[in-house]
Amino acid sequence: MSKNIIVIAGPTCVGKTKISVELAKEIDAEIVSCDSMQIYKKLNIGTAKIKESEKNGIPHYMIDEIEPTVDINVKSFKEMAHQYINQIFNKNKTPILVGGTGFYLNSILYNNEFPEENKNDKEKIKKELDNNISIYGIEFLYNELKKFDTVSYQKIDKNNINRLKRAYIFYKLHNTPISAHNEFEKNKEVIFNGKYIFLNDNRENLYKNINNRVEQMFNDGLIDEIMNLIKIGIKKNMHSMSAIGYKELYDYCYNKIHNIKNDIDIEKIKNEIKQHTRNYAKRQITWFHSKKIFDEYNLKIFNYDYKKIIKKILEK
RNA sequence: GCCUAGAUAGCUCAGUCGGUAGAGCAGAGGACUGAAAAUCCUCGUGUCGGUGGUUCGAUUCCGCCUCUAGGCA
Repeated sequence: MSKNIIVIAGPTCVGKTKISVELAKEIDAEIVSCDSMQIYKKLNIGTAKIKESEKNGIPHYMIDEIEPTVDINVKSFKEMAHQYINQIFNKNKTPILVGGTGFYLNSILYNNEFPEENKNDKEKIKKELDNNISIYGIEFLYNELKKFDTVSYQKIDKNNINRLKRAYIFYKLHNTPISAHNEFEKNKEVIFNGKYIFLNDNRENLYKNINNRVEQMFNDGLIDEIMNLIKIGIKKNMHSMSAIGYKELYDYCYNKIHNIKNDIDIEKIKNEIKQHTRNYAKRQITWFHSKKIFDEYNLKIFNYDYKKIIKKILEK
């Protein structure tokens, strides 16, 4: 059995959803989403999640899979996605992977391994590290890392505390430098045959679409959606609330529920959300540009004609 | 009409005791392997509102003009 897939990647708001459904209809395929936020139930408007009516009967996986109280991560995302992909293969259908979370998508395509980590051990190490940093300063982290992982120490920027901490914790957990692990994973080959499409658009047009979409989200009731999430106990520090649109509006909605006077200007928040979404799209484009397996399709070259794009994807 | 404060990078503003200027944000490019919608790195020449004067030299001091905001009539 030939295991062919099609991947539709690209920045937020470029039109992946629409093209993927049309494509799936054309070849009787099923869709596996690759989006770190659409996997959460109840986060609909702000994540621009596909509506039931838009699915056109095409099965979609990795959407609405987990509660917003549960924090997702690459390892479990990848494992879950692989299960669905195999299920689709078993039906002799083609999986279409659609999404903009490059890191997750990559781990699926290359089957990157993430060794088991005990949550308690991890918490303990993290706590000790933070404690040592508060006593000895950030130099503690630098000096320790330099001792057991010189490569990471040199490669990771000194201001990128998150990544430095992860390198430290990784070594403490596995007794091997993360740089060696990364090097090994980086040299892997893609595990699927298929077509890898990176949908892109002219920057100006993409940004215009993003601004319009954010306006639409507010009209569709984004504020009510977030107020409902807070009412059912979703906390600010949960992973799902780090999504763009949600993190900017959280305090505003919290105040509204508890009748606390809002001195926050809603127009200002709206502009912030537009801004953050544009910045995010930019980072996504950088990610996919650096991945050479993708063929870049600029929508403008196709005159925004989805039929032409699908035809091109299928003929190659 | 008068008084006061402004006018400097796309935006908000700092600064130059006179030797043609710099931050944040935006924008562009990049990194990324268990927070990834996250985290981080690199990139700043602009008639310093216009005009005249003082000066070797003015964006900086002085005069006038234009515009903006606030106040007084």
